[in-house]
Amino acid sequence: MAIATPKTRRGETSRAAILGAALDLFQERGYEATTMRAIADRAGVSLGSSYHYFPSKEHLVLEFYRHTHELHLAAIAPLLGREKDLAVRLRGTIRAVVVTCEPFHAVAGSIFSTVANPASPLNPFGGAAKPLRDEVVALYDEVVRGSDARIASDISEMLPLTLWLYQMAILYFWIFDRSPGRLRTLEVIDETTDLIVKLLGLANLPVLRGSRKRLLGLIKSVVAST
Amino acid sequence: MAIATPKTRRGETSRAAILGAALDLFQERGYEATTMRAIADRAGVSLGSSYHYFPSKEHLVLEFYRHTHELHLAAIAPLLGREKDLAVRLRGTIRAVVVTCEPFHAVAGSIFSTVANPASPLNPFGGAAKPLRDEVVALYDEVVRGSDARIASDISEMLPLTLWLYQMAILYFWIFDRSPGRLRTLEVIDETTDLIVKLLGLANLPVLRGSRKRLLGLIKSVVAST
DNA sequence: GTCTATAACCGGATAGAC
DNA sequence: GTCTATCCGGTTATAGAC
Repeated sequence: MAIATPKTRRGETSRAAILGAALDLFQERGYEATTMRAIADRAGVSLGSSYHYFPSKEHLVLEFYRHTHELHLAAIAPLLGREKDLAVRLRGTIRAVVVTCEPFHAVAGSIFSTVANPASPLNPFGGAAKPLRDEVVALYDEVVRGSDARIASDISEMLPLTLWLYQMAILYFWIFDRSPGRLRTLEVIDETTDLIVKLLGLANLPVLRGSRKRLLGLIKSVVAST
Repeated sequence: MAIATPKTRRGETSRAAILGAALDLFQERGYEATTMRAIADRAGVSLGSSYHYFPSKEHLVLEFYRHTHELHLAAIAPLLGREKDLAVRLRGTIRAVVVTCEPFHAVAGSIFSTVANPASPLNPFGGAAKPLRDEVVALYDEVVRGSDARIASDISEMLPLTLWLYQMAILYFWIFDRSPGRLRTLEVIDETTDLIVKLLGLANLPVLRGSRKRLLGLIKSVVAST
């Protein structure tokens, strides 16, 4: 049920044409309004051929995600290379997510819902999405580790995964955001990243020790059970 | 685009038959495997008639939600009448949610995804779902207000809505839970409700004042923008 | 005006010939 | 690897029945 890898030169061309047509049409018309027939049409292949390369319409979305992830990586590389302050790194990284995804804002809603379905092969918590999920988590690991913030090991162990979750929450908010220039989302990002870094600093307070331990244990056990 | 209200005795019967058939079939076969044709069949009406009462398959889900909400209310009424401790009230209420929904566990995944779509008329943040959402939020208001916990007004103002969100998060976790008797979810509930109450107690600490204020402001502004 | 039914449309997915 | 033909199910159009 995975995405087929073409074996021939001709196959490579077809596959690329289908994917390209899909990405274009998703942006032009949205996910639901884009029919598999229209994708095949624009790619210059038959409907059946599209299904030879992509087992379902949803699988085209996974490629769509990978596409935006790569744009995102490219966008933040300079920042991560130069900046050491955690709050700035985090804010820049999350801001870049929504900026990168902006051209796909109209599509994002229906895609999100498709993907939120636990039965979907593309569910972010599921197996098919694991490679991409691991890449994103690794990115947040770099965001934290490349900073000059000193974070206790029990926290830093769970932090990248938690930040990945946080990124998804921001994206869900962004989907609903109808404000001009998506300013509301940017404000929320600034406020939350700042708050997160502040709370990381407070986590060492003796009064919070107990809650911190329990929260980390909880996150760990939740992650383990999926 | 709302759900039609029958005007005649006969219409009332048909509507009830369709809804009953749908609820049964959702439980027996799941949401996706239940076809509108099968629902109409079991209800003893034609396909066209079903659409006279429910504009779409999704709208049957809204009724499904209302159904479980009423079961939930009935289940916790005794507890809320007798108990004063906030942690116990909250734990009992959330536990009752997953216990009530247990018969629908298999269905819940696909339903959740349908409903997560911001374009869906049933999106919990959207207009069509508002009446039911308000009822659930009101329930959490009662959970808090009926307790002997003394909570600052800036917090208690946002708390019911936040607990509604928390309930949704628990439900999403529960959907993935494959443990016997759904024990994992119950453990997570016990741990999180306890943690929430503990943190509410800590919120008065001077060191946390700033973060508390910012967090509340954030929640309020997020809520206002939807 | 309210309800019911039949027939058709549309788009995702599949079968199977070449 | 590519195609055509077909299935299947949500939805709609519309004509008639109470």
